[in-house]
Amino acid sequence: MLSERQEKILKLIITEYIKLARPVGSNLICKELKCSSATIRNEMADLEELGLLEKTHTSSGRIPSEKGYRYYVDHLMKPKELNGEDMLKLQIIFNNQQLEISDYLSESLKLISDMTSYTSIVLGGTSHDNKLKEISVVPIDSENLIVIVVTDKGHVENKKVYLQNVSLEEIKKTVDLINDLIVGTPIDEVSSKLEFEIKPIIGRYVKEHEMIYNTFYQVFKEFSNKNINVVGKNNILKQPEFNNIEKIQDIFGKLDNKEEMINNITEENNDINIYIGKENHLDDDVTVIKTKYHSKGEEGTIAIVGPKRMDYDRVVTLLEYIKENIEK
Amino acid sequence: MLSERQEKILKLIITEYIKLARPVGSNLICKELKCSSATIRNEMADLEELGLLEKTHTSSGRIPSEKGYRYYVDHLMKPKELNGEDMLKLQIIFNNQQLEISDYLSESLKLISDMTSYTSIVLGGTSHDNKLKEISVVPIDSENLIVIVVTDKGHVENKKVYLQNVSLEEIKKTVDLINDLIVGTPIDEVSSKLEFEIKPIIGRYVKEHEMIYNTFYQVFKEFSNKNINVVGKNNILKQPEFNNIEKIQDIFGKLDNKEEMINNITEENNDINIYIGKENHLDDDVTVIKTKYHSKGEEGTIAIVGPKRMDYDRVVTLLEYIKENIEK
DNA sequence: TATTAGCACTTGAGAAATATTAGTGCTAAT
DNA sequence: ATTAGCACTAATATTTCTCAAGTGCTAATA
Repeated sequence: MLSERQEKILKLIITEYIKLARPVGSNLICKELKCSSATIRNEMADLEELGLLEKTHTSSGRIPSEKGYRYYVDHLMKPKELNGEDMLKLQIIFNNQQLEISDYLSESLKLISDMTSYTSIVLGGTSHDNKLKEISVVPIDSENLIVIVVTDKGHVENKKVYLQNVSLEEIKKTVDLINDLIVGTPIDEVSSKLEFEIKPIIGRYVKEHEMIYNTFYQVFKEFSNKNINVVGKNNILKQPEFNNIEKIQDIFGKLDNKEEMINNITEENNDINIYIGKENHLDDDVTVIKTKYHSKGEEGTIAIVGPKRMDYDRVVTLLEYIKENIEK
Repeated sequence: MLSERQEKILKLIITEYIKLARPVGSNLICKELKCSSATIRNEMADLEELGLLEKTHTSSGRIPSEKGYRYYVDHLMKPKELNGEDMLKLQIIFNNQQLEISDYLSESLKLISDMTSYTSIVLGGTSHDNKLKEISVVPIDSENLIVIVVTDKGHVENKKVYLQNVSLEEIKKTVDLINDLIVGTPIDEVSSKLEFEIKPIIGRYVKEHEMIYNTFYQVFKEFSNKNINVVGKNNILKQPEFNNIEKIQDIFGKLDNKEEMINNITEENNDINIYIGKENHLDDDVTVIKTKYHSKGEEGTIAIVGPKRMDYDRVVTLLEYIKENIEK
């Protein structure tokens, strides 16, 4: 258990380090607390002993360790009011009645990225929530047509397909069958329903059924039911901790890898969750703050990625505010 | 006019510099040509006088100037055969009969980016070529519906809109009117046709016409008829000339600016065009090699962006090959 | 017992001194 | 026209030195 003074010191070191990005020495601290630098040094040595602080070299000031940040976010950080200016800018977005959820999310997170110089991520709803609403086809010319799939959440996916020697009539028959029989099926189950319920029927009634079946099967298989949106990636270039090219290559590579990101970022917990350094699966040098959101049956994850030396209070408050506004 | 030997020297310096990325000295050259380094030095001084070469400092070897590169691509570079391995990989993509043009383009340019470590760009067709093919709506719930717009090239755009207190019937009436009256109109003229041909009619026959009209007007206004796809942006991080963060911020910023890119990259000429340094509108430190493609009435631009010290022969050959395959 | 003044010590960062190296241009000889 | 030879230049790397910022430890103090 830390003494009150130790907590004060730890907190000061962390907030100073977040501000200035360089090791904090005992002199700076002793100006804030009423005691000598020697006392602070003793305390700092103890805090280092406990694994909460680190040195960059023998005679440097202290920087927080991951454990130190963890202690800070768990015990020392107190919920802050959203700063007036930030709130005002966000309100402008949320006051617009016209937008759909994905727009509120991407616009507000774009704003957060701009304000904080961190990177933000919106991860769209999971497949099981999307049910097939309607499928339609638009012929483009004699051999090409567009297949359009709409889900009950309003997600639309389309694909141009090439079908030679197949009459439009037969295709329309199939479309009608699909619309009659499997509308309402969760998207991730459509493929199998298609195989076991539609295939046998069109096998009897539809000419060229093999080709048509394959086409639709393909369309649904490719239906990407998770979608990811990374905003403000270039902000990473502004952070002093990421000032070498290899590190940037590394992180950009990870952020661009959709599948990995979906696996690593998806959050199942409704709180604002903080993953510091090794605690996240993205990169040891970053912190990820994220939360799951629900809105009109749609759900997904919003996340902010920044250096471990991140403005935790501000980001948490901002995310809370967005979550709150999105969910009502 | 350059002498034969001068051309040989210039060519050698450029190809060596492209390979090694550091200034080329007279010793390296005189191993290739049968004469002493002093002779080469005299020639090099002349070439510098002519503005074809530069020095990085008084006693450094030479690097090509932009004018030097220009002379190289105009006079010294001779058309090369596509290297067997490159061709094989590209063939795999083009042998696939199933894809649509945009897929061939994005896949082959992705491959080129991987092979060359440059960045590539596909710029989709211009608006005037896209004509309205069909518009349809899918209601999601009582207040939300999806508007889907399909063009004759098979481009699909959709938007979720919020319409309170408007009956679906009235909306369908409007959709039918649009499909009857303005199908076939180039997308960039739809807005005005909507205003002058549709608005007056629905004003008479449709209830809530104000709201409905505005909705559709909005949808078409937002229809993005040019689309841009930047592939392999992270490759820029691999180029030694872009090894400082500010430069990277700068270039990434430009590449992310859709509108600026569309303006700067769109190519109207059917040849393979090379824009070195100041010749392009993107950045003084890069070369852009690009060409316009046509395929089944669709047209657009494909471009490769790399350092001025780019492997010109290879990129030109690759682009020619892709253009050829796309256009048949 | 907790705090503090004092001091020796460590390290990184920056500046200045130095050597090395890869190149040049110019001159004079071939 | 070509080339050997040499003085010269600038970047780069290495070393040395100084400075500032900080530490840990000891002994004195409240």
